Amino acid sequence: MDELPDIVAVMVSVSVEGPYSYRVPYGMRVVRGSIVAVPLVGRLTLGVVWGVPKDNTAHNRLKDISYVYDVPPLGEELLKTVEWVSRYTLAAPGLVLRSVLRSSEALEPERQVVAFRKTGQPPDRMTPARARVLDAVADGLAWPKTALIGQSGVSASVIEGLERSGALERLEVAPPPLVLPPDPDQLAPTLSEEQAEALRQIRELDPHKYGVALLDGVTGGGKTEVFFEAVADTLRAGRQAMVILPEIALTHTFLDRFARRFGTNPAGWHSDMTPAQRARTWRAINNGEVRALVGARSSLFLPFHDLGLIVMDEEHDGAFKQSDGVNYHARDMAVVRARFAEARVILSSATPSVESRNNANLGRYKHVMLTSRFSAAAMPDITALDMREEPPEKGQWIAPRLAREIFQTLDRGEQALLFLNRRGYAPLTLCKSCGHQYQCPDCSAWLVEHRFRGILMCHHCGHEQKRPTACSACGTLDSLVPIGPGIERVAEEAAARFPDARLVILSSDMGSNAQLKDRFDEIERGEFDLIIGTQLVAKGHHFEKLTLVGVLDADLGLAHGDPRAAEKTFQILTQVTGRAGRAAKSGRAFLQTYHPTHPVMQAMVKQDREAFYAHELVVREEGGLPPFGRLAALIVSASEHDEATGFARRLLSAAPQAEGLKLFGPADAPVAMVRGRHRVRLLAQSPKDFDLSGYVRFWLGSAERPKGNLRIQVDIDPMSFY
DNA sequence: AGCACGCCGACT
DNA sequence: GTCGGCGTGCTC
Repeated sequence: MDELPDIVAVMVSVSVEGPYSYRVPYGMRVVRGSIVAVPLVGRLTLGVVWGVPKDNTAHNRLKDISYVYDVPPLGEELLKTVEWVSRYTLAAPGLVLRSVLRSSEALEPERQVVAFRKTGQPPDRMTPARARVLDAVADGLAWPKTALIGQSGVSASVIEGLERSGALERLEVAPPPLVLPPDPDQLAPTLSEEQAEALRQIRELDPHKYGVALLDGVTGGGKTEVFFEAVADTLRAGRQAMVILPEIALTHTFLDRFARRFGTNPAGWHSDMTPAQRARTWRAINNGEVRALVGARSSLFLPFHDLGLIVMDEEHDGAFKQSDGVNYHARDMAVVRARFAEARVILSSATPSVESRNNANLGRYKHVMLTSRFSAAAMPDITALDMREEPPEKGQWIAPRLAREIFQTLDRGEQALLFLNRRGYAPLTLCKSCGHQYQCPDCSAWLVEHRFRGILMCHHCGHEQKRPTACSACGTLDSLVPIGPGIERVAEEAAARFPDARLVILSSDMGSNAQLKDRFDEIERGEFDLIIGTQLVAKGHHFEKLTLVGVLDADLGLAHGDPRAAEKTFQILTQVTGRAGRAAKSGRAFLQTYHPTHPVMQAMVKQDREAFYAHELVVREEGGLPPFGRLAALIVSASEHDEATGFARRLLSAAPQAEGLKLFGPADAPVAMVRGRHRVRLLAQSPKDFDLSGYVRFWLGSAERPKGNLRIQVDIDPMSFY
């Protein structure tokens, strides 16, 4: 590696604009990528050696690097990715680096674990528990304490007692490996002809070169088997592979499938790992022990050194866009990292993003299609139910025709699913006496009634209050009426109309992950007939006996002035209708809509996804919207509305002119107040080939700095206009 | 991200 | 008079 001078640039993991210079003390050896501790305002801070200082001006109080961690330096490709993400999102590079160095324990030398070995000396006394322990250690090997406890089923005190009596000796050993190497040839599946063809196309991408494949296949088409074979190829080529899933899909089911295919569990990376697990995993990735990983989007910042494949499963998923801290889209970042790492990417989805479809159309991505369902079942038959012509009765939300279909389905002993993407009982509560509407005190949002819990709550900030018995504005007793349906209310209606059905409600606020998993298992076993759920039921799970899906408000999501509204609606409708009839039985789905002629509804009914993409691409191109143009949102917020608006106006008038660039605003953001802060939005729209990040950086750099409690949040490629 | 510095309200 | 509230700015 290149010799660095005795003054180097160090990127500290704090929010600063660029690297700082530090002296390398005599005898210390660092290279670009070395992880170091440096003094910063009297404290030690983690940092990474970035290279030769750019500003040659000798700093007058240069400090020494305190020490170098004894771990492999970060790879060039990861450093480049950090720089790219920082440049693109306008987040400080040090903050982006923080996502890489998230586990500081991982940098310390690996802790030895306590183990016990037999001495051959008999214990002072013998008990049944002691006998079991001695039986286990009869092999003469050193047993890690936890393993010994697990093997013999005794408590730690028995082992310690044996140690005191001299029958066992304590020693320290290296911990067992985190994971075993996955075996690419453990259980190669038999692929259908179509899957084999898809794999053949993916194999045209060199595992040692950058390349992207869009694996575009219907739900149940067997995409996972195909990309698992690409993982196997990557392992055979001696490179590392990772599969990124939306957090919610990171279930045991997926890990079990991996384990069956590769003979061992993959390493995992997700939000509810303990710090110790995190540290071990990070270290094992950085030293190359981990060959394959399954994780959430933050896995993209892990210190792999020879990444050969990144799979983004459900690549269209909105959850891949991070919206707090560093604003990046995991799919874009995967592609960028793969480019720097000379790795392949597989973007997998049944409803690809319009961006990815466009890239496939342009030949930037290889378009690999899986058009038939794996089992014999056909795609469900989809009907748009025109709510203007056959509306539900007053106070009900299930249209008569859908209700008849539910009866018939239940009669046949099959399951039906009612989908409504709205938690709670009613999205709005008002007083029928004075008209008072219950609003969140800190957000411009209605309070949603949650009847089970007897509360009104804000879905933006979590504020909750007890549902009052008298109107808090006029004092009238029992005057509050719920307006509109949430799933609790639909469940109430369903229980009244289908009294014999065993009914279950599923939404993210209905219990812990474990409780939800139990519910899913019960549904799988056929213990419920009628399932009422939110978004949660649209993903992943398939239920053998489910043959009817009713979408109670298919238009939800089409309303807002959001450029991706049609796409998101198409994706969720495809997912949820795809739940119907996955086994031998064919399924049916009904979409309750006020816009049956809308292109999204038409594409759904005609099962013509290509028509949807073709239409949506035309709409985007005409509007200069992504992927044909770029957008950047600037949200200016302050505790006073006028302050935010005034600043946004001054910002706008200070905006530099640029060819093809259009600016809009300031306008109140659709959610105009969140957590007590008023939000005003500016929007920049540019042609595709314009460096919009660079423009916004220059703009903000030359404009007035926000003072007081003013904040500017920059969102490049906003996914919604919330 | 921390942490010190600095300028306005209720206390011993 | 002072203790301390947290807004503001800096860190090689």
